[in-house]
Amino acid sequence: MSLTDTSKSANCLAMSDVLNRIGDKWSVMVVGILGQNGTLRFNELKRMINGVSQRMLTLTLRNLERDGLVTRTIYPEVPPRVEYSLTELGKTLQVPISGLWDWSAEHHGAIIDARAIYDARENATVAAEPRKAAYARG
Amino acid sequence: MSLTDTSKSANCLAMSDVLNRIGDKWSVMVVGILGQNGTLRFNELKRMINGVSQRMLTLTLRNLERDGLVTRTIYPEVPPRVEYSLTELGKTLQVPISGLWDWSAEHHGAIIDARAIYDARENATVAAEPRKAAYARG
DNA sequence: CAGAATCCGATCGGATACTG
DNA sequence: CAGTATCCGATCGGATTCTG
Repeated sequence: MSLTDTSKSANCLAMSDVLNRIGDKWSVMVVGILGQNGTLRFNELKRMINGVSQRMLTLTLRNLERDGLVTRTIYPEVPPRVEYSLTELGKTLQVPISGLWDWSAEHHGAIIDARAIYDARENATVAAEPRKAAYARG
Repeated sequence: MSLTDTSKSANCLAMSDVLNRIGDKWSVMVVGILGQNGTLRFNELKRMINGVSQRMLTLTLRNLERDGLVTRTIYPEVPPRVEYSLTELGKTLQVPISGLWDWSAEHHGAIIDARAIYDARENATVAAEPRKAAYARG
């Protein structure tokens, strides 16, 4: 099944459900990082994922576990040790995620540039024609 | 540059920025749909993307335009006609998005199944050991 | 260490009404 | 048709505190 399949646009209701998880920033991060490193502990993940709070990492991992993408292994030691890794399903997801990741690395600069140009034009327009900003942030 | 590149994990700050746009459900939808259909008008997009509100579609399109991924062409007619299509940059993004899309179509069922199993186990545990739900939704 | 629980401001996003 | 503007409830998500 490819994107040219016209049934896909009708089927985008199902896609929508998947995107609610996949389309989440932290989920993509976790799958990407786990895909690279194999198995990691909670705080290892936390350190590797820039800016994630403990709360969000916990929630993200629970959701990924629930969706069958990540396994959670608890070692009954003290201090506790919990290890996370991708399931087989998660590994298949890691492929398209990796594609997205590579795209980001390659084209991030272009996006930054485009934003600068857009904003410059925007400001110029506003200066010439001082109306209220359209749908301003929010 | 591939995912095995260790500089990537350090570089995930930049990735994070891109994911703020890409990792958005509606953005992925719009790029996917425009990638399939070439050029579409506002209300055509709205009809094809299930569940999007007018407001969110407008905001999504503005952000994609700002990031240089989508072009917006206004035809000064009455009634107004505005057409959207992918830029060259947007077309390159359409490739990984398509990968994600295909993955969703293929594995959505597996995720649904995993959720059912997880929830069943969850409920059983709660029934046997009636404690407060952990981090319940939110 | 790996969370859980709670508080609470910030943002999201749908519904609605209006316009060129 | 293709938006814009505003209201406002719902959700997100960081900060903080507490625990086995």
